[in-house]
Amino acid sequence: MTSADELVGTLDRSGHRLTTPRRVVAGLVAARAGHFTAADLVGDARRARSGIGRATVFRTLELFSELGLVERVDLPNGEHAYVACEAVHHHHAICTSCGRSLDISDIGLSRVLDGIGNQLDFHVTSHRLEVFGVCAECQSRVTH
Amino acid sequence: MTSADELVGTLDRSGHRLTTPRRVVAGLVAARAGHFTAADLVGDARRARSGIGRATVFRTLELFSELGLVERVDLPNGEHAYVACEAVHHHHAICTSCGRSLDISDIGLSRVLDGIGNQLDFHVTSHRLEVFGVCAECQSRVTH
DNA sequence: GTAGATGCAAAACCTTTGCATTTTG
DNA sequence: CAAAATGCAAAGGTTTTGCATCTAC
Repeated sequence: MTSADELVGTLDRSGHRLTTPRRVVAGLVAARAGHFTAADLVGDARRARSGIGRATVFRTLELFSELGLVERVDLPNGEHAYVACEAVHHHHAICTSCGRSLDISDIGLSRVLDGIGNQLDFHVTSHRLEVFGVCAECQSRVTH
Repeated sequence: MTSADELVGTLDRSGHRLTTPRRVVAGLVAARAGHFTAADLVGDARRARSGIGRATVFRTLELFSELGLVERVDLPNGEHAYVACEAVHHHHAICTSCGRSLDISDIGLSRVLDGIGNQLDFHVTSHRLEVFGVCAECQSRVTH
């Protein structure tokens, strides 16, 4: 979970203006567990009567994404969604039952990517790994 | 590269009707190197005066995707695209310079995924790995 | 004071659907 | 012939943009 303060802090440190709408969006992102869509946040913003417009939500999400505070993921159903990230690069395991996302530490993926690069003589610049499944909690919930 | 015949053959074997529009779309997919968007194919179809509508392109692409003949990938810029696949599950290394995609054989990824499952007590049901970089050809082209 | 942000509404896109018509097996 | 597939046009969504106004620095 990323706190709103962390988001705002990074915003500040990277030389962007600390505006009220951005603080609010940061709060909404931090308040969300699991993944959410841009439309979800627009709804949150309306419900909170924050007066923040659709465009600002999109623009802020884009900014957060550039700063690596949020990652855009694509669900198996094709929906666009976002998840809050820690600053370091990592991946998410997304529970298809409750929508929560777990951070995956890099257990050997970089070695796999190196292998790919060597085998194909391909210079890897970036990658995206999305893992979908059922988290421990949801597994036990179903089992009962 | 997947040939149109392979696509059509799989279509047939899986009990779907072999219609002219599907043959045409298969041809367009096969003719494409690298990744392409639905809009690209719609354009190809129009240019070829094939009389095939947008809806059919989307429906056919969806069908091909279900059959694993094509995979939907999401480019770093957020664009939705497709690439032709071999029948077996694998991943693509997409060249950001020429757009071509290379198949990645599973060199150790399944072990990584197992590790994720065990470590987090997460039951992995599906995943998506997208690797972006520069292919050998483009590397040498730039070097010259 | 000025560059950067915002809101609004409209525009631009992309994808899906309903339905009458055509085609395949 | 019946079931499946198609084309068209319209609907449904999502994301982006232009522009006047406002605000952080």
